[in-house]
Amino acid sequence: MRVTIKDVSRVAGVSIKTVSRVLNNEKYVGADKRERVLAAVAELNFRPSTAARSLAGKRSYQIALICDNPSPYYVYEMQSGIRDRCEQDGVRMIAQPYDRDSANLLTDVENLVDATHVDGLILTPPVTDYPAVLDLLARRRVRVVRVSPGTQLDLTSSTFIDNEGAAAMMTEHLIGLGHRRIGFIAGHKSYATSGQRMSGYMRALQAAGIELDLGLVKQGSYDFASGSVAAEELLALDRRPSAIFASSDDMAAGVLSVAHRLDIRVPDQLSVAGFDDTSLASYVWPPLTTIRQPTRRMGYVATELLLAGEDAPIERREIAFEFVRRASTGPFAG
Amino acid sequence: MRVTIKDVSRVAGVSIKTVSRVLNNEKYVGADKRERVLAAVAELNFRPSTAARSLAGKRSYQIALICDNPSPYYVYEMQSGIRDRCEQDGVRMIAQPYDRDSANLLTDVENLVDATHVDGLILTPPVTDYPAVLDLLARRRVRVVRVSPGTQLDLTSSTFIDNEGAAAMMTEHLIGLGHRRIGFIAGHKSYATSGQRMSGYMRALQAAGIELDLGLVKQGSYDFASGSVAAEELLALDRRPSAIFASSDDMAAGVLSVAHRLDIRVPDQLSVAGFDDTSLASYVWPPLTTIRQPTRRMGYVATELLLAGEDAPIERREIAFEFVRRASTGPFAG
DNA sequence: TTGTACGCGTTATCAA
DNA sequence: TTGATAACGCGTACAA
Repeated sequence: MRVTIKDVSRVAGVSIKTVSRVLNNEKYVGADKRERVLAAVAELNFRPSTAARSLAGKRSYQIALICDNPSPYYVYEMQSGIRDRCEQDGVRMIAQPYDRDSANLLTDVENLVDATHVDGLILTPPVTDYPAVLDLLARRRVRVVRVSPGTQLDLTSSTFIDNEGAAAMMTEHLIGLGHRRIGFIAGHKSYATSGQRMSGYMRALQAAGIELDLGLVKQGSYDFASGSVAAEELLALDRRPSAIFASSDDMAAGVLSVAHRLDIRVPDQLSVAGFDDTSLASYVWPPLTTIRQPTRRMGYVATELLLAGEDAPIERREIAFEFVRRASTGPFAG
Repeated sequence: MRVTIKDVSRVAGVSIKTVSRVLNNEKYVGADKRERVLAAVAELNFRPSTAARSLAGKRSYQIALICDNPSPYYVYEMQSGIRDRCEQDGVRMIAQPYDRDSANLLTDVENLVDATHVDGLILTPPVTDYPAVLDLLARRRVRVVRVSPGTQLDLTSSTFIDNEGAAAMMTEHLIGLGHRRIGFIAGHKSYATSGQRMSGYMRALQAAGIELDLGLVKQGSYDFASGSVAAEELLALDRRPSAIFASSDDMAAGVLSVAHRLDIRVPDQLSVAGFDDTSLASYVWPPLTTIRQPTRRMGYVATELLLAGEDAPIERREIAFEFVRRASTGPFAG
């Protein structure tokens, strides 16, 4: 048999409503009664039914993560951050799968919202910028916090890192080592972060008076395989780059493996830099300089913003990234 | 405003109960009425409230995954498999974090069960074998399916691979290549799979008449770092092994990186074999022979068993693993 | 500061 | 084969 508020109220010798008040930390409860209620709750091991709460009240104590990032590390870190924060508030996380290209995406999200009454949603790239989804959620007045959005920045609260600044810093670093021909591998097209990172690369080149050579820029898609392919092309050039900056560490790993196969020594003959620093790659190849994206923290803060409540102001929270230089990164290194 | 069954019933011109019947695929509904209800549901875009359903009925349409595996790949694959199957039944997955060593684990799980009314739980190692948790869930009559259990196999339904057989096969493979001194790196102590894999290693040695040398067996904990440490020790031996079999691919990656640093060529001077085949390692180092554990499928099938319902018989479902030989694995290779 | 009565949206019971 | 009506366990509105 399930223990209900009724049972608690009987044991504590107070009304149902008083128990409810204690549970929800409302004002106007006598210290003595509060005491008795708490004791009864502990004694009976009472835990309120989420279903009943969300049916009767305004909150469901559930939030959902809409995430279809192809990188397991990213997903794992994001979920971990979210759950860390959820735990503090006794909220549960529903992990909602979706198919990036699914025609059902809208239906799925609407389904989720209606069926679960979630208190809010966290969106990650690339869905974080899908206009149709944003529209839908705005219409339905669902609280949303977005991670790394690229458009409509003032629409909802969000967390982000300065992708452009970080990429510029990395590029400057490479330039500082003496590199002039720096290859760049862009991320997945549908991620706003890809463009931001590439902007940083271009900005730094320009600031250093280095002409942008589009032959040194390749399209990738954030994963190992695309990094390998891009590296093949870059390293087969007549005048091959002396450094390659990949927009993700998985792609950087691809670069390193190709370099290894071609007997190009890293970092002596080729500097390699990456972004994200979450996968095994960084352990495996120490001579890889990366920008570490604090994915877990982004999830944590996003959750915090989400749980802040209905009328909390829209806030854009920037999370600090970390520049991780594990070893010398090139032939020009001091 | 939320669309309710009431609205549907009004539009369809039938009673609330009839709508409910159609929704739940119950018998005794006239074809014409069913038709009208379905039309009304589509027209109004009606989606039943999970909260109300779980409050009134016996099902909550939610299951939870209790998972604290340190490998992001494992977690990701497991979740993906579960969600794939959930989607078919319109069920949601709650991803429940837990701290392996937490004193609160029991409380957390009980909390989850009481608060969410989940229809069932999926347990992965190491919690899949925690007696206290199993006891609790049995007492509470919660439906449970376990992944890779090591004890009390008949207590609940479960999915598993033949870890012992796979490890034996891999060891035989190495022996077949001519190796006699084969190092072994065991997995995390609290995982039953660790022992199973080690048994397979020992069985194969014995079958081949090779004496077990405990100096060649090191304790690991499934992750990259522990693999590196173990490899350091194994490769520093006076008579170092000509092959190393690591119980996970992350550990195998550690072995490979150490070998690389020590200028020991793989596979020419050292054969390396791994288990799991989920991480980046296999992409990065082709000369790594592995057992591929179909984690996603294990999650999928576990979910299927879970959703089979209250009175479904207890079933142990074995999932086939895959032997992945990417390249020659040693100096003795034909 | 406390308690009563009602409603949330669905399934279950039982009568028609 | 259908439909009233009573739960389910909690928050809300309002009265005391």
